[in-house]
Amino acid sequence: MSPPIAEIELDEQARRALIRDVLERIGDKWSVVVICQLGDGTRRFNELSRLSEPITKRMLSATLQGLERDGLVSRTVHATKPPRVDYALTPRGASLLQIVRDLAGWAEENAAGIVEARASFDAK
Amino acid sequence: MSPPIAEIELDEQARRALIRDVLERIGDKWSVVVICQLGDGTRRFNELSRLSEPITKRMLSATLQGLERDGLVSRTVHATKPPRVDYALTPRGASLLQIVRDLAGWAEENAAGIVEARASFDAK
DNA sequence: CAGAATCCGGGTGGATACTG
DNA sequence: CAGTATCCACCCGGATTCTG
Repeated sequence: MSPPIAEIELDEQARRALIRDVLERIGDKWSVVVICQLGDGTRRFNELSRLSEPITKRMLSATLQGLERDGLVSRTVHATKPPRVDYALTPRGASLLQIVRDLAGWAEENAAGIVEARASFDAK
Repeated sequence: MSPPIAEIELDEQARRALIRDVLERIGDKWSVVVICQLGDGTRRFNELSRLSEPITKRMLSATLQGLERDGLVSRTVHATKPPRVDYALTPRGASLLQIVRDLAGWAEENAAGIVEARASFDAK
């Protein structure tokens, strides 16, 4: 017995809602940049701050917390003086790295064409 | 002669700004869903509307216009009665399809783990 | 060094109603 | 069928200031 149409569609919607929910994390303004930077290895807070310019500390902090909450990034505090905090990709974060790099690569390759397409579209 | 540091960093920032600018289109709420649907072939407006539930017509229209502006989707109007409009991926849109599918696949595979990670993170 | 707290303007996107 | 128009609540993200 197959479930009624309505039920299938509800499941489909719930599934897509979940996917969109997950993708919204990497859809925000800075996650892709930070993930790419961490793809090269462990980094400290101010190091990431410089590498990800012109991000602000507030947004870097928020981005890292979001990524940590989703289990994509690990945060390690060293009780030294001055304090030192290391960020790195978790295995799950690393599993996303290649896709994110592909995305960034695609964006770079197509940037010029897209800028041109926008200009031509806006001309009408 | 290599350019001064400041100049290199400005170029790097400009390059990243461009990439982020391009990625913001697919970072919005509905583009990934719509691109995935169009990945299966040409679709009409109301067809996309149903397939992408619970999107509203307003957001579907806005999403399609954004994708068309960037040259990722083509729009073809048939002067029939009632009117009929076909949407399809352009070659550039198709070049993005595999990455978007990878992204959606990753999101689906990791959704459960991420929900769990969030719950455990929020417990603190 | 590594953040947190506060303020706030602009834009995203939902609901609803209307149109050719 | 394929949209547009209007209104508006929400929240993202920048600037600034403060802290252990």
